[in-house]
Amino acid sequence: MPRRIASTAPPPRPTRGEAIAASLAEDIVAGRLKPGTPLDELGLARAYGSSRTPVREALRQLAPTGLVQVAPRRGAVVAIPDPQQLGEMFLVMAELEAMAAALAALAMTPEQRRGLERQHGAMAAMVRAGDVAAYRAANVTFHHLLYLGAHNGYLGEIATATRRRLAPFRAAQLEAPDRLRRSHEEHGAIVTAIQRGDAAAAAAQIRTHIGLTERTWEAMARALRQPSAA
Amino acid sequence: MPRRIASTAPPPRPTRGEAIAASLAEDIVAGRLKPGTPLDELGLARAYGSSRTPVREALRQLAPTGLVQVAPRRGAVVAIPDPQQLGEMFLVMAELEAMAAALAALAMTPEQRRGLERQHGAMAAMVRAGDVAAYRAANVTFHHLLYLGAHNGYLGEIATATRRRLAPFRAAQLEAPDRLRRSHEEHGAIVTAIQRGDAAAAAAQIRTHIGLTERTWEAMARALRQPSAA
DNA sequence: GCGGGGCAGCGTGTATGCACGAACGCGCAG
DNA sequence: CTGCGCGTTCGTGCATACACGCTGCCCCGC
Repeated sequence: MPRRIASTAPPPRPTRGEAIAASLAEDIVAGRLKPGTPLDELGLARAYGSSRTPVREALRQLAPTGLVQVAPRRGAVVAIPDPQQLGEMFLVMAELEAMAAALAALAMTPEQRRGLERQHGAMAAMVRAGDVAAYRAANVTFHHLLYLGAHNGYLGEIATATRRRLAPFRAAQLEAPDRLRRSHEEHGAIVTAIQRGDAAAAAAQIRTHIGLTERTWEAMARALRQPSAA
Repeated sequence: MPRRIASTAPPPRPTRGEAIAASLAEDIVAGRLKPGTPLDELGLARAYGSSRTPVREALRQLAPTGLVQVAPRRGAVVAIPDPQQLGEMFLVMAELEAMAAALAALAMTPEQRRGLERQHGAMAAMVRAGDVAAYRAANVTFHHLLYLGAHNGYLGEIATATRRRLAPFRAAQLEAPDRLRRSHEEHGAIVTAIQRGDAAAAAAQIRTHIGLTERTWEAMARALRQPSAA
């Protein structure tokens, strides 16, 4: 391979700004930084033991990810979750994942299929143990395997970005023990469809998994038609 | 509307970094800056009559859009078009537009439907006149109307970003006069499906319009399955 | 008592200086 | 003649300094 520069992955020694950006992103995704929290450049600089410059780079780097909102000359705050936009993002994410599953059903290599099966099996144990934290982490891996199986790096990029941006608002989603079991069942249906090479079924199953069926989609669309009623 | 901060649009007086970013982006999209061109910070600073700082901000701002690639400690260059990734992006864009068309078919307001129809009609004149430049500009507007009609700002965001990122490589696509006419015909089919409220048909038509039918999709996927043959 | 204008404090936008790291070319050894 | 090691040079990463714009408060006028 002739040395390919990944568009979002500079693997070499991260610069200080990137380190700060990663740290901030993790804090936001994990919910340690609550929406609306002002991100003072000088304060953050002191906190990270650096000057304002890397902090500024970090904030400007985080802005396009949607995790922070920056207003020119007015500073940056942890992104505030506009409920409408949140719904929009869920809808888009469902379709992105559906596309990934469809592609994976067609394009996954035998090794990747085995890997997916293995991951799914490992998650069964976590369900039995009721280990939500482990399942949550494994769930991320599971969906990443789908992206890899789709053999579409760009799709993986935006899907991952969307998923991450929604992460803070899905934190409690798996808390209910029954939801854990159902999630795993849905994964099973997805895996089955993919192994069968049935792209349409895989897409349909994952739409269900995200929790937005065709019906709710249309309902949302219809509701959006008269926003004047708000 | 209770003052919503757009995630990528700071409308107030743009800062110098943003101005430079916009200028660079335009130069790249228009093809005036060719892929691989090194973007020297100091040189750009002199060219824009500012210091390195705003230039740095501009470059870091452009990096996530994919128009430039920056390697830590090694500088930035105008993004190089990896053919495989290009194909991936076309595929994703087709699906994003399909989704937008489907949503638009369901959710467009009567006013928006009239606006779409009007835009389509105006473009007919450009086809007759063979005015490629005008058609290209109107085409962007046409697709933006679709995004607006979908009532999904997030979808519009990433679709616009993808479209812009592909723009430099579609420059000559409409040059053939026949392509102009066919493009307009395809638009007609899309508009018809949308006006009928037929989401599935609208999606299918726009997939055709982007030039990637279900068949080529599967073919690409199949081809991707054996990347070892490269 | 209440609303509007000015003032002060603060934080960001921009400029500049310094130091580390990387790319390039030369000279030397094999 | 070719391959390798080293020094030089360029450019980026980070720190610091300065100035403008914004925000909130206080005071004054009505």
